[in-house]
Amino acid sequence: MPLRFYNTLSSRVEEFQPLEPNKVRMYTCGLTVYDYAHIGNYRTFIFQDILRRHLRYRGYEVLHVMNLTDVDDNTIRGAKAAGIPLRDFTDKYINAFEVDAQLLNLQRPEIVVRATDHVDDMVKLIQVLEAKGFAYRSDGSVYFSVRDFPGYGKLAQIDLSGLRAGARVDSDKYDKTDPRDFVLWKAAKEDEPYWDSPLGRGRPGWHIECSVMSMKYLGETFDIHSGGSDLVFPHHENEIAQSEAATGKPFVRYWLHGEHLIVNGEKMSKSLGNFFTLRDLIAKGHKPTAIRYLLASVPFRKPLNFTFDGLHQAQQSIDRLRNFRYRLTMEKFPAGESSELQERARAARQAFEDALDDNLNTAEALAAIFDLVRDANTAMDRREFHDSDRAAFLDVLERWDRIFAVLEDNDHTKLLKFGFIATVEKSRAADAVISKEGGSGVTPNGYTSAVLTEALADEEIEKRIAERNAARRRGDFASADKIRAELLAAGVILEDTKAGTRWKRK
RNA sequence: GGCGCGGUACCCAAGUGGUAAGGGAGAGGUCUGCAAAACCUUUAUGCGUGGGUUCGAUUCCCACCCGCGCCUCCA
Repeated sequence: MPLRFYNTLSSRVEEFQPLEPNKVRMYTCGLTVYDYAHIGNYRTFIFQDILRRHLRYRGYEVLHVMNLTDVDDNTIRGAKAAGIPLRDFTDKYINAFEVDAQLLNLQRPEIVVRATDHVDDMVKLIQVLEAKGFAYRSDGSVYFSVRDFPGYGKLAQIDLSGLRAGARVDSDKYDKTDPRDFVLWKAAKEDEPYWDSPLGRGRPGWHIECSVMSMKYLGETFDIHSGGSDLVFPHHENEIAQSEAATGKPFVRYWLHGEHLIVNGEKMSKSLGNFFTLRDLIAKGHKPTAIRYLLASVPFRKPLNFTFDGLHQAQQSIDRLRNFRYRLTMEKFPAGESSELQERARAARQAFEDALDDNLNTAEALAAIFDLVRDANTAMDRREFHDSDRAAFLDVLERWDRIFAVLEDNDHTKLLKFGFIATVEKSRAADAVISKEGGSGVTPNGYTSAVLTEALADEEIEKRIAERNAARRRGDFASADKIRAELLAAGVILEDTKAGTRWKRK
């Protein structure tokens, strides 16, 4: 089945055909780096990650550019409040974002760009717009003249006249001749960062950066542009206006917009204050892969209501998949193979691939893999699963996980690596550092101590399991059960299988 | 007010003009020293409400109700 996506520009699902065969150029709107990202932001990034992973799975070479907005009102305000240079301030949140991205298994885009590294390019594009009569100056700023760009509103399907009566108009104090116009270059203000340019001393408006950086790396017309649905208007509408006015060519062929994460019936957002950051959830004991699973499990065009119950359900689902993979890998099966099961594996692969081809229907792709899990487990219990069936099933799982990326149980390792948790000894050492710093609560890794929890080291766990198994062999089940209970209390779950005792962290 | 999205079982959620995927949770059973995991059985005559089209609608059309988003910085 052909790959197809819902394109905001046409309001319908369209077959996907890149400009250049086998190659996809895509741009995604990243973060404004003035604070830790919340999981609503990550819902969109995970959708985009699944998009790029599926494109690659389908054999496309993907050239993916993501921007980071590191100059705007919020970043300027934050840097000022912190009393540090803008660049230092935004660096902090870019670093935090990169840690989060690794925890969530987000593939790094081929190109990640910062707005402040492209100011010269933005100035040049604004000059082109001026030369072509799409821009005008006012009070040291430069504006885009919407009335001069036919087709404005085609993405958001905004009726221009609707913007007048009763509409809340831009509260910005800059002077525009038409309320619909938007700023390309903002005149420098007292006490704010600025760039000297032929346009005067100032800084770029928000929308221009995405036009400039996307076209610089992807060309004047490229395949996919995506972001959260809140960016449709005005951000992406304005990008189209700027880019197409400057080049006279179509800007983007497929616009993909992700729906929002909802909390208690409302959009999760900074301004409403109803948000969780990734580290908030980690501090509550939740695992990044469970968060990834939850955020990936609902197709991107549907609002997703975030609840802790949902997060728990996600963890349970991952555990089921991992338990299956463990069994598939470790259990002994009779020699030979079953053509029926081989066919079953083939069908499951087909089903999940078709689901993703269909506008990234992740819910259906999940159903496909769970169907397979149940059927395979049933066959195993009936002794109908054979040794040579193993590879086919592992192959389907591995392929499925190239997209979902949740099967690897490496949360613990990563959380240790980034200092969110520590082994008992290291945790005490970190506490000592924190108290020496006068209770600032920041570890050498830069994370607050509230996030640190203690964990048993692997060797300690294995030692206790050996003790328990010795007790079991003696028939001393009381001692064995005591050890199991103690480990459970420390967050370690034991399972006795035919292949020996297996353990995993809760 | 304009534009858009959505209302499916206890919870999350897919889906189709022909009689409701999947996950979680609950109940009963099998297996196990006991657990855990796994398996089996079971939980929507029903898909917001009312009309209409049709042999047949949850799926198409109309109206209405409810929730949310965007229209202002925002993933």
